[in-house]
Amino acid sequence: MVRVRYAPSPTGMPHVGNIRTALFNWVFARHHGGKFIVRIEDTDRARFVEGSEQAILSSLRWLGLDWDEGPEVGGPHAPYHQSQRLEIYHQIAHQLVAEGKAYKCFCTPEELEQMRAQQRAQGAAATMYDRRCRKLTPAEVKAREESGLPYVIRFKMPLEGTVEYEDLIHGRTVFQNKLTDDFVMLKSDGFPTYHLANVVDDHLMEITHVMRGDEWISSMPRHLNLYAALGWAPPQFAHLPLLLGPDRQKLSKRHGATDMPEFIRQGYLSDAMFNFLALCGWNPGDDREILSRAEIIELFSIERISDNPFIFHHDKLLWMNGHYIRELPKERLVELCLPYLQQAGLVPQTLDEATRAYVAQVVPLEQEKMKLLSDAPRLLDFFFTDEYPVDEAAVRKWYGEPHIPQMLEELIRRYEALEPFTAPEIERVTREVIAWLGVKGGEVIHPTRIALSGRTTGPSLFEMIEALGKPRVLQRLRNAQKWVFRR
RNA sequence: GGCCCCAUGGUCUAGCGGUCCAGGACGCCUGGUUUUCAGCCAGGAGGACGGGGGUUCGAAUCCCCCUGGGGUCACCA
Repeated sequence: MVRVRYAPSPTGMPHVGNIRTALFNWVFARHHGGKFIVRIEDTDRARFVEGSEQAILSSLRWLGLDWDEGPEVGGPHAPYHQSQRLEIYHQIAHQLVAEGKAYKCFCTPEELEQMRAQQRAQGAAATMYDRRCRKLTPAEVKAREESGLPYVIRFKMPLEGTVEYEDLIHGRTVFQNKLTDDFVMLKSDGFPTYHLANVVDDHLMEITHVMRGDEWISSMPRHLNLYAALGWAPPQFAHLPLLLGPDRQKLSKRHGATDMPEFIRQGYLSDAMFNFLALCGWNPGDDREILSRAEIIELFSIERISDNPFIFHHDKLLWMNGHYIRELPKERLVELCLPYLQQAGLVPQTLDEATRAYVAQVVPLEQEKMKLLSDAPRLLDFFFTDEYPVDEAAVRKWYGEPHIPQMLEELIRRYEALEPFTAPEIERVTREVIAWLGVKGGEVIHPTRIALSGRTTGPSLFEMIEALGKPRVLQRLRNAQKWVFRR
């Protein structure tokens, strides 16, 4: 039985890279009919951010990543918050001390910093704990303990030899033990470090495969030696390629949106995000890129995970989101865009039937142009308000033309009398005006569009006119007459 | 700097010794469709696969070195 886990720490908004890791684990579990476990690694009180756990969990839910065990759902290995498992880590850490595989260290942070500074000054290749407390005699330890000195528990790394493992993505990797120092397992506040808590919980929760970011590879000697010291068989490891920004540096805020709540706010679709994230380091092996959750689950395999870093470019995500928006049923699109229109103040929070119908009529007109749901207000504002931006250059270009006054007058006259006021009818009479004026279609269509929406681009004109409705159209055309007069 | 990871067009990626004068997608450009934009359709530019050595009848594909990029060296994860 495959059992994988996603183990975020609630230290901020969930980062895309992190969610990508969650997604790979989830897909892997679903592919194998295994279990997906969420475990909250809240062992750093200093970096704890209130509300971030909720943001993480809701991001998972938004993407459709449900968990079989974890917060809110419980499970056979509860609790799933490491802060509630302190006794376990304590017990194990002290057991290792008793077995001579770990030791208490009384060095203060200041002492350690001084030590590192000295090492750096001496040109050390890497700073390393010099193991001074490893050499303490039992009597010395006892004395310090009795005088109430705080201590951490450090793991005794082997001084020689190597550890190796077979990474499911990178293959066999070997490390020399002497290059890793005696790392802290249990902090002086009684909380475990990642290394201890992670290893202990992965074992206790019977995790079979650990899929995490490449930045953890360098911790493998610690983890491997810990497993060995505990007499436990390590799970399989698969280290995923890192997500980088376009400048090849670790993806961060200056590269644009990086946290999931922000992507959601911007109006990315869950399906698009899922699809894109799945392709961040994985591919199905053929040319397909648009893939459903079901297809991804079916095709997923660790062998097809790339081992080079993935540069996260928003433009492809944006394209994919546009694709998914175009595929949306109209009703769904309307439903998804509504909150954005409301937030922009274009549509009231509580709407009557007429407004609802109007929104439903108008939103699909710009469906193929939308890349983000948040594009809706910008694209559709003129349908809801008279306070929309006007392209002055376009007005200047068209409203100096000699046929405009007549055109407006004629349009107003015919539209006013037109019944029913529908796109085909509107097109028919508009074409009559074009013929009557003896101008090209565009010479009427463009200035009319400007008169009605303030811009040169927009939905198909006749449908737009029908949707706007006769009163609004007539009013805006009359308004345009005033502009012409003013020239 | 030590250790580790990585290396196919701007980006993602297919390729796992010959079927590759390297395929697809995004982006970019051109043309078509059209009342505009977008979309859609068609086409195009752009890489001799980071460099150098090997192995082999034959290498983008295997090996080595170099170079470049990244990760990591915390009582953070």
